[in-house]
Amino acid sequence: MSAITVLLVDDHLVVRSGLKALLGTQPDIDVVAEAATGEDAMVKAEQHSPAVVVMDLAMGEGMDGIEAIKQLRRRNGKQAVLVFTTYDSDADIVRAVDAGAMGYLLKDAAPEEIFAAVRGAVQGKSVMSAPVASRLFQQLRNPDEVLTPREAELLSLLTVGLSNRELGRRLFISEATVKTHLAHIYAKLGVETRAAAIATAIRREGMR
Amino acid sequence: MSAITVLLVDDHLVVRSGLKALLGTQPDIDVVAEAATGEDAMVKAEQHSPAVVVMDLAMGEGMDGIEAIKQLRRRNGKQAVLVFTTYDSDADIVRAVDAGAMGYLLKDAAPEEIFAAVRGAVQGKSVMSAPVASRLFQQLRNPDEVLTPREAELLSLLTVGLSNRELGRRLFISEATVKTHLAHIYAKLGVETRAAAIATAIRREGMR
DNA sequence: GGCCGGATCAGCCAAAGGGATGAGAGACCG
DNA sequence: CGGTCTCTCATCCCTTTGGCTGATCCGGCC
Repeated sequence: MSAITVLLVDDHLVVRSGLKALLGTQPDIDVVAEAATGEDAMVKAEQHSPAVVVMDLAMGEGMDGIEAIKQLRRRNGKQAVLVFTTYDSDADIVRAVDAGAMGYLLKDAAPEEIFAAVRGAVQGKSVMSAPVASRLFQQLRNPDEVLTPREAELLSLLTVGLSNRELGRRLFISEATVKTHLAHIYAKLGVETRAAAIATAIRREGMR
Repeated sequence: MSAITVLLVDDHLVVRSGLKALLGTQPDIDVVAEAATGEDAMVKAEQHSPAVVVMDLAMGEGMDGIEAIKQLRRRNGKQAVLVFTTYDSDADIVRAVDAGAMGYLLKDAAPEEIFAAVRGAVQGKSVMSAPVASRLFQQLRNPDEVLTPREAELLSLLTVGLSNRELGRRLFISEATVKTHLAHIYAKLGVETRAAAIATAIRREGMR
């Protein structure tokens, strides 16, 4: 039987190299190409039509991982995309799943976990690391804690250090509305001050 | 002639595996051991007495990289420590160099750069990635922008979202003093609000 | 000894932020 | 159609923050 063909996408050579070494130990898995950027990933996917694409989300300049996933799925729905990243931020997970990712692994995952995810992906099975799954699960249980699109937008601007007045100007809404949104955000994040909100946003929500 | 012995320390198996694969291509470099935690690194260093220790700074639970460097240098000054990490935060660089690191590489470094750093380290030569060097250089040019120890301490507490009153209580100083420190910090970071200070602290100074 | 930088504190004032409450417009859904 | 959600705005009130100025103490340093 033929091996599962894999395309690795990660801006760090070391990580690609490590993944290749690990996956190389498995006879039924075959790394056929690598890419360091989202753009490059498109080209390589076209050339090799891999069964599985293992992709990092954070990728320096240019196209980010989420965008890359979307484009891949638009062009060729048959390729299964596995996210392989360092952080388990709520926002990233949701966005990746939304974009069509088949699985979500963290970089400290055990080799067996990675192998299983690759094999599962070609069979349409979705595999995710335990911490990731528990986060998704928690969001399902407490939908009240999920930010609305507008709130998320505001929060992301908040993390660059804008004042309420500036936030209002940026979003074309009154300062009063900004304060209302903020109050809701604070409640959902479980914080009481703007400072704490920024801290949790950058750290937990991965808004960097 | 005998090969340069290397100990790899990184909490991510993939990264260790990648480094091992890369360094393995060089006949004069020999990876003799790996460790996933700072504690483990101490044990392995003791057992193998490697010439060079390649170490990540961020390491999940327990001892962090900086602490590990300090202890290594205290126990056996002959081992050269190379920092190999994802971020080039000002604070981390200074702390690592302070702790006695011989070089500072970023994870997106080219293989040749890594090889050169390892070889240089055994000869007492210090090698660092370009972005890292330029940051250090910039600090030398503008010493006015370097935070004092007390200011850095305050800033790090600031990023968890404390109020001035709380900061004062934590540091056993009056609220007035907190405000003075903050004013200095704002000036040095080039920001005007606490929110922006937190944002830059977490992102640029790497206080996560 | 005089000078300087770091750390500490105080008081004052204007600006910004945060809590509470109420309320209207539009979208979506059963 | 009525309920629910999201987004929008307003007002009142109190707390917190930020800007400014000036001051003391201590440890190095020339």
